[in-house]
Amino acid sequence: MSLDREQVLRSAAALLTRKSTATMDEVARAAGIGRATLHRHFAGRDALVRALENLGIQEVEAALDAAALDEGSAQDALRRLVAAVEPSAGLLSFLVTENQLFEGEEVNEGWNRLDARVSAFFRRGQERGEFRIDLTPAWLTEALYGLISSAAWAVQDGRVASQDFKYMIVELLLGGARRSVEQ
Amino acid sequence: MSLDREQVLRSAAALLTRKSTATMDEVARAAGIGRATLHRHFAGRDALVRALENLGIQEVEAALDAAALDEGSAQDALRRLVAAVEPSAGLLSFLVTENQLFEGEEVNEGWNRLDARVSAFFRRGQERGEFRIDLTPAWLTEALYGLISSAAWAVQDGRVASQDFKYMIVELLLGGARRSVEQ
DNA sequence: TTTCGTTGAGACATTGTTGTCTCATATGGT
DNA sequence: ACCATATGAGACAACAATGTCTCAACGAAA
Repeated sequence: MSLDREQVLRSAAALLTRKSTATMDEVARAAGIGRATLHRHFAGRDALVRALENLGIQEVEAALDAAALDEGSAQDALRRLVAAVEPSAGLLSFLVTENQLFEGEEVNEGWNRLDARVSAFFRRGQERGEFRIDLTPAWLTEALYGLISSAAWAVQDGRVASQDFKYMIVELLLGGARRSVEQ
Repeated sequence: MSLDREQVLRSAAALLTRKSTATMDEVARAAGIGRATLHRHFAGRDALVRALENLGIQEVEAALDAAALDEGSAQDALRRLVAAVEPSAGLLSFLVTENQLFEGEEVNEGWNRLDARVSAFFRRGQERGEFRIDLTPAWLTEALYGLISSAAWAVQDGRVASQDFKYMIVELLLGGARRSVEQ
């Protein structure tokens, strides 16, 4: 009987990932429930988005945990991270765009936690001599988000094969486009 | 007397870059004109966005021309391109996001022209042996857009210094984050 | 000064979305 | 079988944004 809140959030995420302006009615129908029921479980659109925000943050944090960023080389850790975060890429992309709308309002502190962890990872990579030090950890973090979003859309629109998602992101982020003499 | 259409578009671009959901009223006030006047010159919000789309496409095409992508090394050409497109980065970011809302609808063919030119540039770079061939031109094009958007937002939010805009994008796109043995 | 065209301000109807409510129905537990 | 609870469908008001219209004021050119 009781509604599967998780499943509703999943389908909402899937829909809003494709069409970020979907109405509550569309979200409800996509979840196979009535609009009234959707409103009973999420006080309003804001509450729904906040719930999705928490879901997304939770997923990315789980990905960060699963990637075990401290083990082995930073490069391998980055590969594990991108692979682990791939299922959440669309949702992450939606949330990043959504967050750009909040002008000065208070943002979910979860984003700060994520930024701090990713940023710290890049900094450690720099300290270990694996990453360049002329690109700031903050920028590398932004770039990672940007590439994940771009790749998610490119895959969705069929411009990039979904199986290449991880490879394209990691290779570009690590090695760049330049054909260079490497180890 | 006659309204400066160009100046209105500029201020609309500046505002919508920061707040993509700004209303017609906000756009009008930002331009220092009345809402009625705004409506007299742009039939509606769609028309305004289309006009901004044309402006953005025109600016990026001008940047592509100015960058003279066929002259010298592909790497230097990319540096020129990013430098030339920097003033349009915010507008470009807004338009890219806006375009993601159009589900299957017909997109402005100008985007196809831009994509084709940028994509062809990366392909030539590959053929000249300057760029890796395991990253498709389509992906490199997407990645360039994504990094430009990310950088534009990062600068706007003060996470990246505006003077580092070009350097951050070009260095990451060309060389990646890995500290490698290079020429 | 007169005239013509443009503007700003505001009123107005329209539209789409949201949020609330009611009521009949269905489901699950007892 | 009974009851409590949750649901779906629909009605409803509230609200925000859009698009249209009118009218008075303004400025430039004759």
